[in-house]
Order: sequence, then structure tokens, then C-alpha cells
Amino acid sequence: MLNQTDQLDRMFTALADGNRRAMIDRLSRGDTSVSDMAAPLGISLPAVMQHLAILEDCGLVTSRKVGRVRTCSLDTAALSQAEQWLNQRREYWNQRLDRLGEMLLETSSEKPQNRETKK
Amino acid sequence: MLNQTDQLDRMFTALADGNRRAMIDRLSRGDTSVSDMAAPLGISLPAVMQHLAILEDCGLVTSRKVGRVRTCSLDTAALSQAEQWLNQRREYWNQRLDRLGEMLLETSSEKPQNRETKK
DNA sequence: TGTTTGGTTAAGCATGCACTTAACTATTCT
DNA sequence: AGAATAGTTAAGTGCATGCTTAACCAAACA
Repeated sequence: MLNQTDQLDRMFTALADGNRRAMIDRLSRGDTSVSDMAAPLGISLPAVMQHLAILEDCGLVTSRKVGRVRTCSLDTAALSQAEQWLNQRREYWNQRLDRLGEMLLETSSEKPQNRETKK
Repeated sequence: MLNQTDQLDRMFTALADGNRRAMIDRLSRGDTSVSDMAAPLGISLPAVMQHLAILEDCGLVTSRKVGRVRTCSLDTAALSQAEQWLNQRREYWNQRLDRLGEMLLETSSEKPQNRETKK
């Protein structure tokens, strides 16, 4: 049973490697084959296969084989899942800073006033 | 000399660990001390220190010590850097899908028409 | 002043990760 | 059929990671 923590673990681990990000970068510009992705990386084909397995495992990339060539493509739904996690934390924190700012403002003015959140 | 690739490596590596994400999660709800963060994690204090070092190293968290207690806080600017990387790739890919969709539409209709991108 | 509290350093350990080479399979080209 | 192409599997290596315990320091408290 794989929970969301597990899923994020895999996702961010996948994104933590420069070669894998380069592969994602390449795929963001269009579908491509395994050896095509390997070319600019300067590593062996088996190494690329292993990266691909990791990217597929966390859902960032899908692939299908036709003839002897395997074509890979990016899945942006998975990408946005990681994006959302970051976004939520950032938003939460920023809201907190806003509230703190207001509180300090009220305190420093040293007279009671309405405490509605600004629009 | 540390380039942007290095920076993203560190950032995503930092985010790849569940305990560190839990620490970030905690910090997104307000500044807190080291032992305060350790409490819900069920790991030793030195372990938390090491996670903290990693989070500070990539700029996600800052801390200052006053008296004997060290207070940590989240830096959302760093968070949004990772967010942007993801966003750019996703956007690029989606635009590509849009263009592909249009191309298929034009092809299937089998008559020449204007090929402007839809607003 | 002695003790608790909060944090820090150092050393060691098990596991995981990125990569390699070698050997093999299956498709396509000549 | 034979050679070249595209990918795949297996095994091994070196280094990084996450954690631990033990020992230690300094601020706050009784």
C-alpha cells in the first residue's frame, strides 16, 4: 500500500537528479526515444534505462514500445502534484506572514481599531 | 562555484525526504525550535540537526540562535524556485499538446484554414 | 552551585543510488 | 541470411544518505 508520502518521496527523489531533470526537460519539448534521450547525457544506455524506470515508477513519464524503439512522454498531471505540494506550503506561510504584518501594524499604532483582513 | 543545476539538485534532494517535508510543513505554520520539530518525528535530535543543515544548505530554511534555543523559519522564495522549474516544464508541454491538438484538427478537417493559436 | 534543558559534535553503520561493463534479445536493413 | 540498430538484463563498485549512540557545551533554573 503506497500512501501519498511515498508518492511524494518518489517524485522528489526522481526530480533530485540532474540527468533525470534533463530527460524531463527534453520530454517537455516532445516525445522521444530512449537512445535519443541518452545522447546528450554522456552516460551509458543502461544508466538511462534505470533513470527511465524511476521516472515511470513515480508516474512522471510513460512509455510504449513499437517495433524496437521505445517512445517516452511526459505526464504533466504528476508534475503538478509536486508543484501543488510546494504551492500549498508557500501559500500557507505567506498568509501567516500577512496576518503577522497586520497584527504588528495594529499593535504599533497602539489604539484599538477594526481587525478585518484587507481585501 | 555552484550553478543552478547544483541548487536544484540540493533543493529537490532536500524535498525528497518525508521527515524534512514534515519539518517544512511544520514551519509553514510558524517559526519553531529544533526540539519542537523533533517531537512528532520520532527520531533523535542529532538526526533532526542533520535534516536542518540540509534544509539550510539549500536555502529552504533559515535559523538563528538566541539564548540556548534555535528558532527556524521557512524561506518561501527558495520554495518557489523549485515550483517554477516544475511549472515551466509543465507549461511548455501543455502548450505543445495544444499545438498538436490544433494540428490534428486541421489535418482531419482536410481543408486549409488559418493556423493562429487560439486565444 | 548544581542540575536540568536545548542544542551540538563525532564516529560508526546499514542501506540506497548512479554508474559501469558484459552478455543477450528482438527488430530492421542490405 | 547476416549485419547493424535499439533496447534490455545482470552483476558489481564506490560513494552518499539517514540514522544511531556517546560525549560534550552553554543557558536557565532550583
